[in-house]
Amino acid sequence: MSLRHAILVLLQDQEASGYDLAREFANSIGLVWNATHQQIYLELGKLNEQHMVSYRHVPQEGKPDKKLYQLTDEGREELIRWLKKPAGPARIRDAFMVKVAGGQLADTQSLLSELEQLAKQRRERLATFEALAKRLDDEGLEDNLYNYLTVRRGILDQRAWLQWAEEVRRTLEHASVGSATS
Amino acid sequence: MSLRHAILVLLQDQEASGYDLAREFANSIGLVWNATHQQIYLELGKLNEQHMVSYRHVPQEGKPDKKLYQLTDEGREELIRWLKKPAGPARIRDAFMVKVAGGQLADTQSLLSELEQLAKQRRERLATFEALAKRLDDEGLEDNLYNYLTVRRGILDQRAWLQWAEEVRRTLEHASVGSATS
DNA sequence: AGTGCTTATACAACGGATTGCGCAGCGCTT
DNA sequence: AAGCGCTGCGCAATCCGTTGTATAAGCACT
Repeated sequence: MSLRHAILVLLQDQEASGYDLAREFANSIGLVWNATHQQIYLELGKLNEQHMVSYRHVPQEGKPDKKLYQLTDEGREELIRWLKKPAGPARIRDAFMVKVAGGQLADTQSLLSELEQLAKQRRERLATFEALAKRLDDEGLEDNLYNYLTVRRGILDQRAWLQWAEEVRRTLEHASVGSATS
Repeated sequence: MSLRHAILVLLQDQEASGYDLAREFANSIGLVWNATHQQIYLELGKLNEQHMVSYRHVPQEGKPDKKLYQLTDEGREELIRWLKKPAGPARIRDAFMVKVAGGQLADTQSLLSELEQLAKQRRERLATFEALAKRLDDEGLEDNLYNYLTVRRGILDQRAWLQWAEEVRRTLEHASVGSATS
């Protein structure tokens, strides 16, 4: 129940529109907590009603107007309160891993091609994160410490996944060669 | 929407009761897809109505009776159909990571102690998985290939997390020493 | 004797999350 | 000129998931 807190964390650094937040959820924070735009707009509405955030209306030309949200003092206090409580357990829903576990009934070739496709995404993400980590490092870690640590988590996660993917690729290719010759 | 498929995958190997499945979700598969017993019993009921699984009633002494579920042909076909479709994106909800991202407002000491607590759990899991991987290896990988690969994922994931935790610990301890002396 | 854990299943209520739909205009490609 | 994609916001229905409660018996501990 803490999409709200993820939003508050993002607004801590800078004011942002719902659309901005949706994009951030698609990238960085999305690795750790994902949400769609509907969810975000709804939650921003609730947070506003509860005076955790406030917004100013920004008219734009050529684009639809937007609402730039920022944390209120009350929002910051709520965030601090939440940070003190122990975090709930992490929940994951990784359909691809379920497919691997059920791999006996699957077609090895299509599993491998899906693996390769996911690996490509992970490699791209890894490159993005490494560039970002470097930028944060250059700017001075003191000011960006927690962002940096979050990005580091992303990097190590991508690397571990890619290493595993390589193992899987080797294993399944050998296995399919083996069964083809037997 | 594929708790159902995770259940079908588990029933592929052996018949099991709802309780058995709940335990498996708490261990192995839980890393990849989590579910509580209420969810599982409900889903088993639906799967039974749709003739994807069947069960036989097993009376027990000293314990409540149980229902041992197994895959039907229809269930197996449904699983194969699902395995052919590309998997949906993985979803995660990791509240602790959100806390790290918002770490500026948090108390460093309590963050570190929570980190240490989580690290302990991960170390235990790592040991369990490594023992399991060894056992599967000894039994012969051919028969356990997909289980083995799933467990390998678990191992690499734990290691990556622990490595990150070590980085965080060092960084935050230095930072707090640094700020204490400034 | 009371407390709490384990095995085993299940319903009900609520709140969170996903999916589908809708509006609106700009800019780019085909 | 039509179609697609991006920026931007939002409602409604339904589905998924969590939490609470219930039952029932044995075992271990205090």
